[in-house]
Amino acid sequence: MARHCIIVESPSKAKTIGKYLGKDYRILATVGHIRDLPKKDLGIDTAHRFEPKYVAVPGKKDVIMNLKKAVQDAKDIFIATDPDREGEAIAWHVAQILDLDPSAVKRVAFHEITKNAVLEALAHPVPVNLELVNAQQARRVLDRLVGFELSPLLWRKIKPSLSAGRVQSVAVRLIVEREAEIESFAAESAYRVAARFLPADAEGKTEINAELPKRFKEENKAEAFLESCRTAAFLVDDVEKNKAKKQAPPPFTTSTLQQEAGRKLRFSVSQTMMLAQKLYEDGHITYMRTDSLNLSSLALAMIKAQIVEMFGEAYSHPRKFKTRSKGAQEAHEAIRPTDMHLSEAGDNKNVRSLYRLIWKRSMASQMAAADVERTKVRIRNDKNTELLEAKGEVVTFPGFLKVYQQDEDKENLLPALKKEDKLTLIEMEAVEKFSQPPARYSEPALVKKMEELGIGRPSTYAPTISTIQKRGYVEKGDKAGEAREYRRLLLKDGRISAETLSEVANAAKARLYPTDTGRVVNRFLTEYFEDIINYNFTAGIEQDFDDIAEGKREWHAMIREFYDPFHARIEQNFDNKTNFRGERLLGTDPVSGKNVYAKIGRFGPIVQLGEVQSKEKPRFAGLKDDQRLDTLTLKEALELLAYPKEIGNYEGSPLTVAVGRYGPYIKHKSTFYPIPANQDIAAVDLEHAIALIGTAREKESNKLIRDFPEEKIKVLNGRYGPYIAHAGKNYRIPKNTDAEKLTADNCREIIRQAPEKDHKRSSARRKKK
DNA sequence: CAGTGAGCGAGCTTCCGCTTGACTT
Repeated sequence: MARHCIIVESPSKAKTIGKYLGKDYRILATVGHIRDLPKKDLGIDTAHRFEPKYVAVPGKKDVIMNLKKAVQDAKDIFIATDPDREGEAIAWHVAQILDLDPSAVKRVAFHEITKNAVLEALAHPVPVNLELVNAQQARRVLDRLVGFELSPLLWRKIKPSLSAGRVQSVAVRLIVEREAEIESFAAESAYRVAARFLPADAEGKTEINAELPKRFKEENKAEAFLESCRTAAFLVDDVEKNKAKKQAPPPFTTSTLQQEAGRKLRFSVSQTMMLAQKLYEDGHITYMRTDSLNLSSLALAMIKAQIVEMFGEAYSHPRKFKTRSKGAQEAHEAIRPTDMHLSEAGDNKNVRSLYRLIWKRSMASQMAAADVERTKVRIRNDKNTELLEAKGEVVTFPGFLKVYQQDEDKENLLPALKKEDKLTLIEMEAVEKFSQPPARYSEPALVKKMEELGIGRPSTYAPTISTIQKRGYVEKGDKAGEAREYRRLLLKDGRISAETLSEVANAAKARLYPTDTGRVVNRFLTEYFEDIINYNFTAGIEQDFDDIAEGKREWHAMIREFYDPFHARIEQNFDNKTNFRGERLLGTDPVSGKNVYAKIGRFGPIVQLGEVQSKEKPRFAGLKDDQRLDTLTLKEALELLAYPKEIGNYEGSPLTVAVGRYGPYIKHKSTFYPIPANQDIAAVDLEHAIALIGTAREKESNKLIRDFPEEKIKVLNGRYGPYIAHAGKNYRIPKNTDAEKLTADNCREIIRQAPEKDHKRSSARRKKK
C-alpha cells in the first residue's frame, strides 16, 4: 500500500515522529546536508554569476538512494527539514535530487515535535521558499570564497596547511587580543579594610563582617586609619533593608548549556555536546543544537505539573522567554527533558549529571522568582568620619532556588541590629589587594562571546573550537599562577602589627592561549583583511542575507559587491612575494658573527642562524614550548642553536643530544632515545645519557612477548595491549587468548583470518609516504 | 610516526553549517 512520505533531517526525529503517526507514514532522514560544494575545488564560477557546483556529500550516496527509492511509490511527499535557512536549502536540494518541482513540493515546518503540532503542520504545506534558499546559497558561497582564497594566501605567506575563515579567524582574534590586554595589564594595589564585630550586648555569637568602601593607595594611610580605630568605640549608624527578587533563569540553549556544564561540571564544550547527543538519541532530551528559548505548550504544562506536584502552586510561574542572541533562527525548542517525571536519566555518571542539570534548569525556568531581603548596616566610630558597611542577604522565599543555585547565591546572615547599638571590635585588617587582569577565555566563555557577536551557530561552536586548536592557533592549558607578596596590617587587642605574606595569583585551569602561529596569522589578517575579521563583519552580511531572504536583494549582486574588492586584495598580496613570518632580528652570534633571527618556520616557531639567501645554508632550531617569538632573547636563541651536540662516546660510538619534531632525544648508533620532558637537556651529560639508554633497552626487551624470527612474526606489548606484528602490519589478538602462549601457527592463523581492511584512513596515510 | 626548517617542484593543505556513526592494531 502506498504511504505518505515525510523527509526530516535527524534520524532520531524520524523515529519520534514515526511513533506519533503510525503505519500510513514513512519517515526518512537526510542526516544533514546531502549536497554541497565539492571538497577540493572552489566549485564556484566567479567569472559569471557565482554559479555553485553541487555534488553529493561524501558518504551520503546511500541516503540519496533511499530517498529516491522511497518516493517512487509514495502517496505524498512532505519535506519537513528544519524551519530555518539551512533547512530550507536542504529541502531545495532534496527536491532537486528527487526531480520534484520546488513550487509543487509540500514543504512543512515542525516547530515542535508533538503529535498535534506535526498533524497541524502536515495540514498546511507550502512551496519551498526560494528566497530563503538563495540567502543560504549566498551564505555558503561567501564562506567558501573567504576560506578558499584566504587560506592559500596564508600557505604562501606564513606556512602550509593554515586556514582562515569568517568564523574561526574571529575566534582566534578574540583570544589573541585578550592575551594582549593581559600582557599590557599593570596590576595596581590598594589596601582594603575589613573588620569583624560582635554586638556588644547580644547573647548571640553571630559575627558581623564589615568593610570600608574606601580603599587606601598607600600603606601609611591604611595604617593611619587603623591607628585612629585603635581606641575607637563603634556604633550602628543606621540599618537599611531592601527587598529584592532574583529572577529565574531561562531554559538552556546550546551556548548556555555549554557554559553551565563547564562551570558546574567542568566539562569541555565538545564533551558536553557528546553527552547531550547521547541523551537526545536515547529520547531523554529535546534537540541539543538550538538557539531557541521556546518551550512547547506540552512542555510548559508538563513542567508546571511537576513543579506543583513537588513544591506546590506557589512555586509555579509559567512564562515564555524571548531570545536575545543575534541571528537566532529558532528552528528547535530550548533544551529540556522530554519527560519531566524522569528526574534522572542516563547510564553513566557524566551523562546523568548533565541530564540532572538540564532537568533542574528546565524546572527553574518555570518557577517563581526568589525573594531576598538585603540588609546594609553602616557602622560609625568616634575617632574618624569613615563608615564601615556590613551587608547581609537572606532568602525569604526560595522560589526557583529550590532546584537551581547559582554560585553567587550564597546567603550571608547578619544578627538583628538597630540604630545606636554598640559593637565590639574583634579585629580589623588592612590587606593589600591587587587589581585583576582580564581573564583568559575558557571554551564556554569563548562560545558565549561568539554568540554575543552573532558568529557561528549552535552546530559549529564545538567544531570551531577544535579547529582553531588543531591548526595550532590556540592551545588549551592550565596556568599555575605566580607567587606574589602582599602586605597585611592587623589591629587586634589594641595593637597594630604588619606582615608580608605570599599568595598565588592568577592561577587558572583549561584556558585558551594564542600560539606564536596564531599571533602571526592574526597580525597578517589584521593588517590586510581587517574588514573580514572585524567583529561586525558577520552582523553586516547577516543583514544582507536577511534582505535576500525577504526578496529585497539579489544574491549574485550582493556577492559580487563583496567579492571583487576582496579578490583584488588577495591577488595583490599573492603578487608581492614577501613573506610574513613574524621575523625578528635578535642580534649576532659572537662566534660566527652571523645574524640570529626568530620567526615562524614550516612547523612552528624557530630560530635561524645566518641568512636564507646566503650560499652557506642557515642553521635552525625550534623554540621550546614555553618560549615565545616576541620575547625570546639572543642568549636563549644561542642555547637552542647549540644542538645537536656531541656529549661523548659510548660502546665505541658517539652520543649526540638533539631536539627534533617530537622533543629532545639522544642519538646513538642510529637509534633515537627520547629525553623525558621534565629533564633539562643542558644537564644531560654522558652519565645521564648512558642511564637513559639502559632503561630504554630494558623497556624494549619487555615489549617483546614472543618472537618467531623465521616467520618474521613478533608478539608485542602495545598501548592497547598485546598484538601481532608481521610484514609492516599489526593484527589484533582475539579476546580470551593468552598472548604469552601463542605459537607461530596460532599467529599465522590469526593473520590469515584477519579481515581485509581498506578504509580511507589507512590508504590516505600510505599515500602520504 | 620520525628527528624537519633553504630551494627545486610534485602534490597536498583550506571554509561554514547541517547531521550521525565508525573505530580506536
